[in-house]
Amino acid sequence: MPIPILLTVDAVVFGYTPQRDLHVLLIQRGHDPFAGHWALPGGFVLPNEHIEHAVRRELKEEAGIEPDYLEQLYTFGNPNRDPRGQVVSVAYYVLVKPSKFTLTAGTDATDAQWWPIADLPPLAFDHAEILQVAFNRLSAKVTYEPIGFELLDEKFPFSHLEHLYTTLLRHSIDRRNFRKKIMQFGILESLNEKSAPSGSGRPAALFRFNRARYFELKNSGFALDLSTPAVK
Amino acid sequence: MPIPILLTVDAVVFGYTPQRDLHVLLIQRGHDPFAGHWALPGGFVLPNEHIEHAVRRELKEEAGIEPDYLEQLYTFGNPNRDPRGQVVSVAYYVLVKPSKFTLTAGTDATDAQWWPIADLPPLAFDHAEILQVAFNRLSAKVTYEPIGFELLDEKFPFSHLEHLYTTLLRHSIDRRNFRKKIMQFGILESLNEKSAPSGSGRPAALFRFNRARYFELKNSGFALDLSTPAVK
DNA sequence: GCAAAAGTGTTGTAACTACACCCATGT
DNA sequence: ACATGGGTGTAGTTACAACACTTTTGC
Repeated sequence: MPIPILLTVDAVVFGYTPQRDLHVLLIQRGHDPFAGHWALPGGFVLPNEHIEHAVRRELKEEAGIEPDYLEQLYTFGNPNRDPRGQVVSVAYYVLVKPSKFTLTAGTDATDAQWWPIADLPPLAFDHAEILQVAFNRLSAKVTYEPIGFELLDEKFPFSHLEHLYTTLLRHSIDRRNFRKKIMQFGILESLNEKSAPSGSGRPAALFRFNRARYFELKNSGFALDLSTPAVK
Repeated sequence: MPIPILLTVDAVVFGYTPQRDLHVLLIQRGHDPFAGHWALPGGFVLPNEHIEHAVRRELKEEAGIEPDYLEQLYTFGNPNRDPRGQVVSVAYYVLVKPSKFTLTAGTDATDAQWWPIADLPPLAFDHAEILQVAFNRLSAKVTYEPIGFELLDEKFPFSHLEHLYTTLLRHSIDRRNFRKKIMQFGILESLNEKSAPSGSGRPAALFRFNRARYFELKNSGFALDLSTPAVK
């Protein structure tokens, strides 16, 4: 005797802003429960809607975002996670280049904003836990798949990549060795452009991720390894 | 306006039988849809039931199995995956030592049986896809976490471990190098016992997985790597 | 004594870590 | 000229891959 259950989706959207820090997209809830609290974007799955479609729809509605990279994270089924009763939520994690979008608050939300991962407000429901799981997954995955590039602009200086990895791996790395390793794979295309000078310092060369080259490598059985030891 | 949706769980239960092959537990369905077809064990989530609890309950009911190792795999939400209408399913994968259980067919099932992974019957719903995802996940995970031991008996000869990895990695491996690698970690405790002679050949020494030692290693920041190159 | 499975060491090579100084630009 | 961030090479060490013969048992 099947009993229908309320099903939602939630998205942990990561963005890496030019100021060089990892951010998460949060929306401020307009209604109860948790009215006024910050929460992950998400909402109920519609009848006959594919769950992945539901996430994309909610992201567009609530924040005006259409992600390139989106992947299922985990399904949270603790019967007490929502004060309204049993609500099971399928969580996704999403990587975007923030420069591609202007955030727009949707109808259900009073606001949509990027929050630095190191300084988050209290979150509604079990969203702090979901975010933690997402961050851990991202940190782990970035060492064996080149998904970090989904967070950077199309063209980026090497230092952005390095700083991103520093943040995700939670330790500093040796610049020379890291660069050598990535260059060896040949998955970075070096452009004949320099970044605009930002304040002072030498302008950096710009690179682009060579997706085609990466898939070649991958299909020929090559395993990427972007982990790097902590520098003392 | 939330609409309730039917929610099920499905389990991909892997077992490694003494005959030395990787098997999956399937049940033969007693009712429509797909009456008579083989399917993954599973069923509907009850009101206010935690989803993980639902899997354990179904496994016990349908096959008499109480697993040690159980982990969420992926949530399948294609609206056409069930002919009865929209049914979202949270899939788990489960590792058991088959020698610990006697299979018992439950009330909904006409039969419960181990099937060799290399020779499966046609499956109900999208269960073939689920099984494929589970197998891929298991194959990947076995290289960086020692979950393979959950499939072996408490005491096992080295050759069982080696054969298991051969099956999961889908290529043969160098026995000497593999053994060296695993022995280096010190996660195998060598017992002063020999396996009973099975037919002909030299009797093998028995080992036990040293869980405590593994957690020590892990907590001191050590990353296991049990991948091994294919032998030419 | 032969078939079948278990057990074991060495050597060359490739990959990694550690490490510090010069360069280009803005102010 | 100085502050800021960008860019680069080498040497010692370690870890891995490749490889084949001997041992113990049953029949």
